[in-house]
Amino acid sequence: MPGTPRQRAREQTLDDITRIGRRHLAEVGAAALSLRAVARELGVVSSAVYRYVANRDDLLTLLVVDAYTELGDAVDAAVGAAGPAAVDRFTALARAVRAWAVREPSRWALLYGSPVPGYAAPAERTTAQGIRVITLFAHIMDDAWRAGDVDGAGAAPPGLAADYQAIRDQLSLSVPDGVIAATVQAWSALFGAVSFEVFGQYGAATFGDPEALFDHTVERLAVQLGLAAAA
Amino acid sequence: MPGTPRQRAREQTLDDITRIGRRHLAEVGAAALSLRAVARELGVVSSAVYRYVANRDDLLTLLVVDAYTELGDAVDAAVGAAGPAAVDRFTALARAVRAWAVREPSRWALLYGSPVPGYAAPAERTTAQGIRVITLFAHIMDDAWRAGDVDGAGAAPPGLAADYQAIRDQLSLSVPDGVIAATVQAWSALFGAVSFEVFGQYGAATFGDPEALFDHTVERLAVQLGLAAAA
DNA sequence: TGGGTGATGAGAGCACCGCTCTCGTTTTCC
DNA sequence: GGAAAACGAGAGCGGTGCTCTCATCACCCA
Repeated sequence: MPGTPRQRAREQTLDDITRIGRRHLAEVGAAALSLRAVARELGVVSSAVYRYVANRDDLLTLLVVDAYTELGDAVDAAVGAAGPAAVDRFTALARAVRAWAVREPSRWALLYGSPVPGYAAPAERTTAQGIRVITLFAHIMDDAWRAGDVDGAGAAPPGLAADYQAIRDQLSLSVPDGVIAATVQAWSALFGAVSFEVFGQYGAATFGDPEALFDHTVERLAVQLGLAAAA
Repeated sequence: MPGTPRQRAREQTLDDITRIGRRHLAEVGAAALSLRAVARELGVVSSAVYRYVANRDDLLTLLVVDAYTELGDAVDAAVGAAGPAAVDRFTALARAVRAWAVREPSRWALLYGSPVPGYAAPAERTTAQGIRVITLFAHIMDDAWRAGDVDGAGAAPPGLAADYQAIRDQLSLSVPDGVIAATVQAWSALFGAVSFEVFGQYGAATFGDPEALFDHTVERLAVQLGLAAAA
């Protein structure tokens, strides 16, 4: 039991705030998340919460990091349990992302939906957890490339070569531009598909089996990434 | 000048409310949109606004329809000005969507971002405008199919055949399941790419020329749709 | 061991929000 | 011309984020 009792109590209270905030977030969404409601449930007057959290945005940041961490853990576990083939690892990653998003729509919205107006998550506190999934995805592609399991890369816009090089440096990758370009596109396509389903944006077109629709999208993305042959 | 003076004044006031709300929405976002602030700018006490708008959600619905209409008009104009080839029409549609989203990020977020908690846009008032872009996209693909300009369709998950048939019926299409499946996927990928850019969700990876990145995505989508040959 | 110090929580209060109700006034319609 | 409907102002309710003050309590060090 490290630290003084007061320090431990402080951490306990911060954990309680995060836990209550997480539940409220899941129930009412980010925009309606109320610091006073959290205080009420904590059994404390609202001003007391400000001893632990600078303001409402700070609480949101806490929950953003919390959500990124949980999503990252879920994806790590799923990919770790998948087979060694790149296509299997990619499929496991995509399905884990979707499963978490469907299970936690409000938290998915907090991470990948429209930004809360006037609130920008401070990069220095969120990026560490926020880049876990894309980093894992990039390394799945990088491993596949070095193993010769990914088909020849497609073209990449030459004007973005410097940006691709920055990505390669930052993530210690060895894949060529074409693979990075394909990965970036698959990345946004994957998250678009998940958000479309979670946010109910397919409009009047309802799909009886959204999981089958998603799996089909993942199959096509695997082909486009050069990880699998066309069916 | 049809209608009584009072009726015309009412429509004028409703237009003013929409116009002011549109500006506030662009400036502070949907979650922070305040009916009282609109009333202040209108030069009227807050309760007076309730003579024209049932509640805050009703004002949001007004702005949703307004945004869908403007987006639909912009896309229609762009596609109308494009050449007859399907790939050109699709490219024009995609670029027009992105251009509008970049120009109007808050309104894009209102339409395609995370739903405002507790608010679901009433379908009977929004779908008419909301389905314009996807309808146009579907008909571009349908025209291309009937003209023989789209390559053989890929596979489609058989479990979704009924859903594809419903879409075909609703939009009066003649394309096979594979083309519908590809269109749906391109649709969500397109909106994922736009949202990633507008919401700044590429993370640490910044792109110096986001338009070039988007154009490359559109080129790849055109290939995947069978509208163009691989570069 | 005891006192100074800093952390803590309660409470009051400010400005804002959505929304409701009442009450004169004005316009419309029969 | 009078009844009815529409309208805008105003007061008010309960909620929000956030600040400030004040009493209390635990901690640390002389």
